[in-house]
Amino acid sequence: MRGLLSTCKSSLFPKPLPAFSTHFRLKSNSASCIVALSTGIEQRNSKFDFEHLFNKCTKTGTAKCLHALLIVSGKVQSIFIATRLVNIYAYLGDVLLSRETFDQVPRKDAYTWNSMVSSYVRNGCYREAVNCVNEMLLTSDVRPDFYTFPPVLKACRTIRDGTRLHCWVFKIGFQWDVFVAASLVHMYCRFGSFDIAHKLFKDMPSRDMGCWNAVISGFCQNGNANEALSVLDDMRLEGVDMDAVTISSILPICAQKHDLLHGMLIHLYVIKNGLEFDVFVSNAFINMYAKFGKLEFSQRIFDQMVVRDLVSWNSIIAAYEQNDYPHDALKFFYEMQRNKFQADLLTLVSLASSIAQTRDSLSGKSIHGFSIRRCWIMEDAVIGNAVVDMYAKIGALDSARKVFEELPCKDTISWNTMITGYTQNGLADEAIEVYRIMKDCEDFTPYQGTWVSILPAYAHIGALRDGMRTHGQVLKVGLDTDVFLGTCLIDLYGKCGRLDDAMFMFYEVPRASPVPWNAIISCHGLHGHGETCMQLFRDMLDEGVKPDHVTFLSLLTACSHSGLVDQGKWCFDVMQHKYGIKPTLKHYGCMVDMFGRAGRLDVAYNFIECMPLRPDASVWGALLGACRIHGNVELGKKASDRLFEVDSENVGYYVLMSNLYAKFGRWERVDEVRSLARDRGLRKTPGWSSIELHNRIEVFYTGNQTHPQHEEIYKELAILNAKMKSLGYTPDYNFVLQDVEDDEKENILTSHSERLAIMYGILNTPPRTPIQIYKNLRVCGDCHNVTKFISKIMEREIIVRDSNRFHQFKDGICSCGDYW
DNA sequence: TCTGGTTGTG
Repeated sequence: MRGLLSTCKSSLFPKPLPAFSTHFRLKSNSASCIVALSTGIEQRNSKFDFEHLFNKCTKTGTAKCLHALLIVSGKVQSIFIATRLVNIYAYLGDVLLSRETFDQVPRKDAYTWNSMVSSYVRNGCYREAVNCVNEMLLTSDVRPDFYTFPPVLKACRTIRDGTRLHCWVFKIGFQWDVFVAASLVHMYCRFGSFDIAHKLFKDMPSRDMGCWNAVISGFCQNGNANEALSVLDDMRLEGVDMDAVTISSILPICAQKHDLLHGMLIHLYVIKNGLEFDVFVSNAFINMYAKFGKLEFSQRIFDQMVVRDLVSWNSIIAAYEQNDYPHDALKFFYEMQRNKFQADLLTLVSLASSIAQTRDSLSGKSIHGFSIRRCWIMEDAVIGNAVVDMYAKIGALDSARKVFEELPCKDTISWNTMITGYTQNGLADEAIEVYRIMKDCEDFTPYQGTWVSILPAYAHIGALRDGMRTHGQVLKVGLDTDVFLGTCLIDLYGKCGRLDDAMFMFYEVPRASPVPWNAIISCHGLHGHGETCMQLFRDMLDEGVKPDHVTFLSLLTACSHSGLVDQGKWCFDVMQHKYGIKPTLKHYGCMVDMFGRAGRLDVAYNFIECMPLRPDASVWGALLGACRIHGNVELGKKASDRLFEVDSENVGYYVLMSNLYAKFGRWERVDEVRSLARDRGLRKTPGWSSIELHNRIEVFYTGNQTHPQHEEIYKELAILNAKMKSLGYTPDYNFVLQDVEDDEKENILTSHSERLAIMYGILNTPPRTPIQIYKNLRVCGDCHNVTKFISKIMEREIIVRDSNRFHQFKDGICSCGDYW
């Protein structure tokens, strides 16, 4: 074969191309293919005969063989055959070889030029396609024909540059060719230039199915659902029936408009008209039903498909992933591989999101590696963003940040993903830092999604002023009724102690979905207003809003914090029997917490024993927390033993257990628990409190002695201590976890971070100004008591938000009624 | 050799 090639001296290839010598290391089956091809060439003469041979070239190597044989036999001199080779290389994805072959054709005709243009378009080289047409129009004397413009207009809509070509079309007089006109209309729809599209469409002398579909799909793909539906109505009024193309265009609109009924009616139409075997239609139905959460329908359609393509597999994988069944999504991925389908970029995006849900870090790394090997992460922001999100959800924030930093094509969503990643892992400072960097970048402007990412970070650390500034920006662009932003703002104001503002926001946003209801219920729960939560729940039902599992989580938490045990039990019952929501471990945790706080430790314990799910750390942790409050060492020991079986890494639980022992002065046990934690390499999270003053957030750690005002703060606290004692305060040493003398215990209590922050606030604000602080852990019982005294003595309203809830102190009384 | 169709991240 090499000999054959080296003797080849055709006008197409004056000397053998290097590609030939490298690619002609043939395998034995390829060799037999060559023999078959060469025999075929000898026997064939008409261009129809050659089509059969061309169709056999499904691999680049085989195409090159055929190419070489055509050169040798001299048949490549035919323009038709040479041009057909341009097409074959295009079909095989080798646009460079396609161009090389094109350049070698001595007398190009319109078919040759059109084939080259199509080759570029087929391979995504849109700019090159437009340049190629310009080259044809300006440098050759070949006149474009009806085939020239449709593919290049397809390229134009992607690079958003089609006016010049439209002028050419007009000049040459192809404006009213059905294909060309449809392509133009579709292009203008995609540009959002609806007026031009409408005018062109209206002026068309004749409209075929393709024209109607071009305009409908153009509107659909531009996200303009109403226009698309209105054209669809016109089409049906003119007595034109929908075909498979119309249906696969319109189905995504049904999902977008939350119109399941319309989607199902179309399904009936499809069955009636025998269109259900169209792969595009089936795929579109899988996607639509998945978006409505109707997985069983998606699955049924997938099962009934006779022919499935890659999109079908991607769709069913995404369907399970989007409906929170990551393991099923992965199952379908393996199934897809068994069916010999190669994963593409979109498969990987769904897989990354599935792995994010399963939190399997090993699989996460392999997904990341795969996307690097295929260079997808270098070329596409979506897969990069999915990987950043995946690492963040797994909790590997360093990896997430590294991938984010190295993303060559970042978009706004990349930034939002990184910010959300930090926020959801409780790293508000890092989130705010990334947000700041983003604002400094000229290429990116924060908008809805970014604010949705950053507002929870502000809420988390109680940065009300920054949050309000963001609210201002939201108002400025008129997004204040956006349900996502509105919910974030409800959460922000609620968590910053501004319940009135939270309620104001709540009444501003659309309330048809349970999400804003959940936010406002949860805010009231945080403040211990359990009865208000129950009232809001009744209002929600009156307005016909269907509660979801988060609604019940918020309600149960609220009941737990307010001691509303009976209402909590009612909610738990209604959730399952009226709304068919299966309780998750979180719901069980809330119930245990509720019984436990109310002192019904035995009920809580029995409740755990009867759970149908295996209790996790949060469930046992709730029981342990209750044992700590009510001083039940025996049950506490039982809970902590079970707790450390399921989670031995969370330092908070060791602290809880050692607190419980310390309360009873069982110091040897305290040491035991502490050394256990130490042996496992765990460190107690240092307690800190923050306060926002004059646009600055000051952070105080327990025992802080480095603050510029620390001497003054401690001096004032000592004076205050004396005043409190005269009003009946006795320090509760139960909250001191060290076995030291009483004097020292008192000093330890006085240096708790929340007191330092409160005193700093008092010293630096005018009298009667309310003080608001945030504490990263739970406020201890003694500090709670002391804050009541401070609010009375200093005549200040003091709002303390800790990791658990809100405490509002006024005139020596706490809003929680000391139930917390 | 051509148009109009389905799947993606926060």
